[in-house]
Amino acid sequence: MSNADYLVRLNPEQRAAVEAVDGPLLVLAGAGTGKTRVLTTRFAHILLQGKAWPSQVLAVTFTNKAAREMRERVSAILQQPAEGLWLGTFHALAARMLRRHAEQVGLNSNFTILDADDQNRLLKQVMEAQRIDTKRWPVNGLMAAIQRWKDRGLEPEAVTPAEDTDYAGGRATELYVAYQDRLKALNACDFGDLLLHVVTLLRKNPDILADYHRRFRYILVDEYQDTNLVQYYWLRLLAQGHKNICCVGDDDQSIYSWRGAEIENILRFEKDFPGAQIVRLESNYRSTRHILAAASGLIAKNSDRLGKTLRPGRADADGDKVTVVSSWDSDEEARMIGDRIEAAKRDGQSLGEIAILVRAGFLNRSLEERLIAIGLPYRIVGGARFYERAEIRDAMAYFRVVAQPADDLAFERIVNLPKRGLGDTAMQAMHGIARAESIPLSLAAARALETGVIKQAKAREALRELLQGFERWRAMLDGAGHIVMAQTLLDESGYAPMWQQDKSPEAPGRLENLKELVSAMADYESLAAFLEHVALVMDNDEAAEGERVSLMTLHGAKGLEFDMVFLPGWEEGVFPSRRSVDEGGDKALEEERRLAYVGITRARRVAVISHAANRSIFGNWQSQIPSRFLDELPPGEIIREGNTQRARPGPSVFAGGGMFAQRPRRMIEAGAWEVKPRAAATSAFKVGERVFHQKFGYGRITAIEDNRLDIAFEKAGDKRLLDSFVEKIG
DNA sequence: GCTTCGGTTGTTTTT
DNA sequence: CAACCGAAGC
Repeated sequence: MSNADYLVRLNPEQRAAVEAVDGPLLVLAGAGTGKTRVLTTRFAHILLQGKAWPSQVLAVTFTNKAAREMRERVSAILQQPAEGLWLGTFHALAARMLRRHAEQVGLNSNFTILDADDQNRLLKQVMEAQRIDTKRWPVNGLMAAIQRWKDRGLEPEAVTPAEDTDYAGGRATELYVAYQDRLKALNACDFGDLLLHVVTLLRKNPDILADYHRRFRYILVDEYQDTNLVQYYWLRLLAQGHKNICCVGDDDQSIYSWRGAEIENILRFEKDFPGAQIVRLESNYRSTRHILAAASGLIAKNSDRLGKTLRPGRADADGDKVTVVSSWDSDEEARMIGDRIEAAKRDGQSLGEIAILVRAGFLNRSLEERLIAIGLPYRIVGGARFYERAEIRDAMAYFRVVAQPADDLAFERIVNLPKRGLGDTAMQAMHGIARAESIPLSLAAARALETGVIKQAKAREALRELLQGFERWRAMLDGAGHIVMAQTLLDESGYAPMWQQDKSPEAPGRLENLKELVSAMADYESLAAFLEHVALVMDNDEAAEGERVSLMTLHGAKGLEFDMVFLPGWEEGVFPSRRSVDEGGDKALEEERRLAYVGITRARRVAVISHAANRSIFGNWQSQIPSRFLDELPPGEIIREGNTQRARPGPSVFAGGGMFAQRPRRMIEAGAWEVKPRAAATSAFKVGERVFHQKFGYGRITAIEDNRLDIAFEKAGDKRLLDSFVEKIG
């Protein structure tokens, strides 16, 4: 494509959104209407029209993935790599600004960015120092409150007493102050601080703000419905300069209010930015007609919305109605889904284009079991992220201490990992010295060796060796470079050997991850650059190896699309989630409904919604009422299947009502999707053999029936699996 | 200083 | 039914 015809490929509404470059613009982009295309084309258009240099455009996304994608697509239109851009996530861009002016908020520009785990541990220490009973007042509760305050741009002094009554007898603000003080003392920031500090410094320093005004002629914002208040303040401050701000979003897909997102930001756009234009993108190129109509009908039940109508934009928009399936219990539901996937596969459907989207992770269990049993390859998307894994965080803690001897949290994490005989008493001693002399822990550790407060010779020796190690590794940074340093450190510290000696099934994977971490370092010129990358940018963009069904949460599915989508668990209490509705009332219910809308609109061709009459939740069987969202689907767009005439599970015959002590017995005949006998095959395994399974680890075969094996796993207990899922241990 | 036992507590989680 | 955490035992 020559870059002259990039505009021709747009429909009229998309083109309007691209060409209205001057003044504030809100693009309301329904699901599947080409939002990303508009954003990237607009970016390229601004550059190609000579309106601004690449460095004069600020482009903000929520995820690294979205940022990466935008960069690639802009480059494609420009037909050259897009360099020197201010394009990234809110947090990455804020961190970049903050490092330039850190001293304005009392930080040094090489500040550390703490992750959620560090934040929690730090806050806990602060609370313990203030003699708060963390049993009665959970750390998480205060952490959440502090984060909400930060999301709203509130420094401790801005928190009103009225907002601080129900935690630890009104001491939350005081603890917030103490927490912020500790962060500053550590020269550290949590995620919320990145935005909060930047907003504070821009407000306090009009000259710095004016500088950014001069720089940023155009501002582009993706997923505007998900912004919180600080992010909004930040954008508004920066947009005051040229007033060329373009926000793209969909109020119907706002599903992160519990993370501080304010749907009001998008609802209020015209008031915030006077003279704003609004363009609606309503032609949907993704889904078939019935799927669109079902989703539209459902979302129309919400009242807090700007209103859009999705129109089929595809020539082949006909297709099947949305299927709603009723099952007796979660196992039957899982079986139904498995069978339909197998049938689709036989018809040539690619498994990579099939997704099962659930409200919460626990719903995965029965689905996963079923997929394993029938041998369908699947992957769980959005499990533990790479950088959240223990081994990665441990290794990172080592690296952080190398880079910043003052990083107490990191030092504490690894000082006794692997076990070096440094327990509570030794740590107490070090903390005492650190506090008394106001020095970092790693220095206090050296002092503790001199003064001999650590009594045990073994512990002393181990600590001395560790500290000497850090000296060496720091020296290696300048000489051999960070990659060699990392390898040497992991080996000499005993951390990698610790996993080599570990015989648990996950140990090899952890070592693999460590290798991956070190090889990822090669792309960065310094340790500091790498640490920043891991803190802010590293996401799990797992290579989508092979054809697999995707299992993920509805939240995780936002922005994705699949040919075929299964939506199980549409039951009151599960979806809509009882806890959400209890806490957030009608607003939360509307958010749940938006989540349902997001789910349905992921499907291109086939959407199958299901609910089960009985489900085991936290270990006990409960009878489930079908979700109210099922009744809200337009009847003309759906087909009901399964045992629809089955009486709703009314009041239970068991005491307690609705709760079954044990699994309820099936009271009706089995549904149409009973397990079909599978092709018999003689197994290559023998009873008593030792085997390995991806998920369950090591085990021993106790019985064989055709190609099904009964295996006693060392960790996971007894399971029955297809032989193709385990391997022999030679 | 390290293990094990018992009690508690359960969504969603872009950075 | 888990997984996780804190307190008691070894």
